[in-house]
Amino acid sequence: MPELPEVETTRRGIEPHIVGRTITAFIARVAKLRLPLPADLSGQLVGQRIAGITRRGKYLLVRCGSGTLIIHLGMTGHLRVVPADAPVGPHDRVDLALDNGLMLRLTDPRRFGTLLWTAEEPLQHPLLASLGPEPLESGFDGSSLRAASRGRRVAIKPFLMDSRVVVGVGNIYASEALFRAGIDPARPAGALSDRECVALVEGVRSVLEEAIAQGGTSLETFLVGEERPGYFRLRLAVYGRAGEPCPACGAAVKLSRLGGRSTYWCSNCQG
DNA sequence: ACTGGCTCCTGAGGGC
DNA sequence: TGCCCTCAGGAGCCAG
Repeated sequence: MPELPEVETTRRGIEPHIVGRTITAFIARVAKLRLPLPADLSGQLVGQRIAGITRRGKYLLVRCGSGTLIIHLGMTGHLRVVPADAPVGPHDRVDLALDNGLMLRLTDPRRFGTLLWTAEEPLQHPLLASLGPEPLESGFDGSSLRAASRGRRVAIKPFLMDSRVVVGVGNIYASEALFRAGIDPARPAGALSDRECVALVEGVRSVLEEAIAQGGTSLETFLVGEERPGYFRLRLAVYGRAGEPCPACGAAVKLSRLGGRSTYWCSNCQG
């Protein structure tokens, strides 16, 4: 489910409901997600006041008084704010009860999500320390992408999805960004010209910004008592549209595999 | 240092 | 209806 826009939309959605609240209970219904849950997470969290929630790549950082809860949603995780007496579904894995009668609930069918606790600076955590630049910040630009890709023979699409290169670009938006930039996803990363690197950065930025502006492409509501948010889904140009006409030229959208992941592209527009 | 492949887990959908 | 296969928006880890 989540790529960067969905994670950011989740952050914005839950922020007003949890910041400033005190954690009154921690309930885990599984012993592990992708990794074992930290030992005594309940002891760490209960009684803590939530000072803020920030994002680094696809990681959410829930800042508490004595440490930080780090949350990654994996492929199928989502976070919502629900009433304290909300019924428990089969994939509801973790609840953080708050002192305002609400709970922050992690639902994750495939359990590919991750929960970590650190008392240190979370950006120094081993899983976060080597992350690349944020795609919407100034550290990600044509020249940095150019420099990172020199000598690399791996295809540009899996390269773009490598979180050491740039964070937050998953399988959907990698295909979409390459389409916007007019670049064949199978091209070796090191073969991109300066101009193509600039175009690809712009493709990544524009598609992520549009997706964030529309509230993510696949988000369910976080708001208590509210049904679905009224956003429009971002129209995806090529992802999931194999065989359909390319929105730019009308040729059939192609489907191939790169790095084991489905890749959608237009062989006419993307050279 | 790179690269490709495997892995965690559950559910949906297609073919027979 | 049931069984088996493939695939699914992530990403850490490990051989070669």
